[in-house]
Amino acid sequence: MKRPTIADIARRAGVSKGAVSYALNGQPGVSEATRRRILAIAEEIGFNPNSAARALSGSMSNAVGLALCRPARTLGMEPFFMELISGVEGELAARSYALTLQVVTTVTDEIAVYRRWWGERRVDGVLICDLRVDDERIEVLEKLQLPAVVIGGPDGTGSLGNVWSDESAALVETVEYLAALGHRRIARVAGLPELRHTEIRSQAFEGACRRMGLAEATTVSSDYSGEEGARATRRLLSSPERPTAVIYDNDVMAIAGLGVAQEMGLSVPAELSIVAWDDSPLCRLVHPALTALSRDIPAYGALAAQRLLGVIGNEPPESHQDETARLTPRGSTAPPGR
Amino acid sequence: MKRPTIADIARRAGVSKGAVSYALNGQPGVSEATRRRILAIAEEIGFNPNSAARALSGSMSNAVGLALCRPARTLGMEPFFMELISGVEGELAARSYALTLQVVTTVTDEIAVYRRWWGERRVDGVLICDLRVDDERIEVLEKLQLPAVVIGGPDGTGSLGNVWSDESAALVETVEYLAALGHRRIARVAGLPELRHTEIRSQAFEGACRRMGLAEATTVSSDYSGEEGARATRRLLSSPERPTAVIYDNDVMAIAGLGVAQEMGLSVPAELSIVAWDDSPLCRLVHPALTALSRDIPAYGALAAQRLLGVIGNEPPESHQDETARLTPRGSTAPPGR
DNA sequence: GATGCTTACTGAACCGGGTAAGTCCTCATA
DNA sequence: TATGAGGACTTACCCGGTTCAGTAAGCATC
Repeated sequence: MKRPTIADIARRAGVSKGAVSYALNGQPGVSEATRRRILAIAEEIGFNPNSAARALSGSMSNAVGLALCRPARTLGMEPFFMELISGVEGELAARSYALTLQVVTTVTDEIAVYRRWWGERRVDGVLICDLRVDDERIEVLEKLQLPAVVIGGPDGTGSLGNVWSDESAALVETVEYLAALGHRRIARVAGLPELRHTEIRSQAFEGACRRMGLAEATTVSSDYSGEEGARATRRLLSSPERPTAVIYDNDVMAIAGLGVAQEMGLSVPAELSIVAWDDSPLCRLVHPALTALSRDIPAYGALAAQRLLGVIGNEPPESHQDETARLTPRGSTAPPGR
Repeated sequence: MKRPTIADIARRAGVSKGAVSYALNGQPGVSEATRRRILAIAEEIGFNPNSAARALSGSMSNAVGLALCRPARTLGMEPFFMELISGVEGELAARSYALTLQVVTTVTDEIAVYRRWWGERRVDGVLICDLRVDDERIEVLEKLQLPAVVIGGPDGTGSLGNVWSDESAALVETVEYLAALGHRRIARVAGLPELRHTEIRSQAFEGACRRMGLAEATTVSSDYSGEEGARATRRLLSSPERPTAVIYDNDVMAIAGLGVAQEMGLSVPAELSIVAWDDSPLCRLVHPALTALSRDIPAYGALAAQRLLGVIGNEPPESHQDETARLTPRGSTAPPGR
């Protein structure tokens, strides 16, 4: 099946290629009558402009890149990314932009992907996930002048635009809530320490515990996987002075933690309170349902995509704050027993 | 920062554009010495061929499309798709193919996306998920002659290649296992009835129950979401002759079912056995860990991608059988109580 | 030394759009 | 009636690769 081109339309309409191009793009240079005729023909024969030809002359690919740097194992588990992607995608589809996805395993590979995309002009811009503490990616992208928006921040994003959420405030709210319930020994199972938002949360956590006069804030590092979350939980619950409440940096680890508590015969929430960061539907499915820090992740992704399209359209990069996660109390938190 | 082109290389090497093209693509027509000189220059200035230009002349975009037709809500939850994507991606990245992703909400939209991709030549081929009972997509893709591989089957895929797994055998094995444990009333919470694999499983389920002389096989339809899984479970467990074992068509619904059982005060596995289809790490995290039908989903995706690249490379379409899901018994299945 | 055959290139067309510059009309105005 | 302005197009070239049809040089053969 031969794909129609503007030359085909031009022939049928009895005009030149140039006229067809003007007509299709809403440019001046053709009469209203001709424009309508051309549009009707295009519609009739099901014309779609060849994206390669358009990219070649217009130097825009109408595609946006997303490189995810996580092992396939944890990637599959985390509802976060899939929700983020669906939000990003919704925004892009509305402007008929495509999303190009690549899964990588190291930051070095990720940077290589950006360089390649840039060289190939395969994408007009990229979204950066998982902002790191000293993030080499920022400088590379600045140097390449590849439009980019960082999902994270607000600091450490260089001259790039970003969207962020106040993680610090959300964590403080959580600690205050647990303290108000009467908890004195609160622990936290954190995500990858090299990620900037882990650091932000850790500082907020320690600060809040200190201010509230709680026992020293125990933070255990992990990698967001259920296995690691379970292991960290076992360690915490086996210590002589075991915590009465644990905050998990994602929902998967929180669910794993709940499983461990049940396996160790601790009743939740009577003997252990659990709070999950990121509230996927999973949190509502387990029993008891998990108290969680909820926010609209598809909307977060949509905002990022929107900002990226802005930067691609030469708007100045901005730092855009998204809503702060709301603490949604459910059955997994209660005053500590005894 | 100006991107280097083959013209830049040609100038520096003192040869024509054509010679550079031959050299870079390993074509005959240049001497070994010249080829090496050209490759060295390309390497030095960090040359990447413009993908649009290449697509325009070579009529290959080096991209593969995947349109996912699920509401964003359930998409985020299902580890299946993310694992599938990471497998697909791994295979594509190895041949430096890009993956273009689009999330749609209806089959009509999905078909429109294929037509657009085809018209725009944005992708060289597509992967089709969630094969339906009377699947309009098949005919459209055959007519467009857009290379495609169906993930599912083995029937109903028309002339398109496909990869599939013997769902029937896996389900029969599960029913036999539960029957051997002593269960007589087994129910099933199924996925969307319009999907072909749901139908296959339903037939296999009824057949197996009949052959084993079990009580009539109750199947409740659902949509793979946790909410629906929970609702279906409540209904099943509230019936006077409640089942002693339930098979769920995905892991999310199984976890929801476990939550409902706990909420209704039924102990798992003593009073209710649970089996999950698709064994994401989630199944191991909850307590008790769920007996599940496991298979390597990234490998399944990789196989599909590999077959698609084959079809794109003009190999004849094949029907390729992947491994059958293995029943992995864990703590959620046991002989029925009493 | 004319003929043929390789080898190693060059030049130009081509893919399918976008767009600046030029042409031809028509109509209003001096 | 000449002049100018604007509208409606056409022409021609550009983007950056690929590829086909030359072409010139080198070598062997008779």
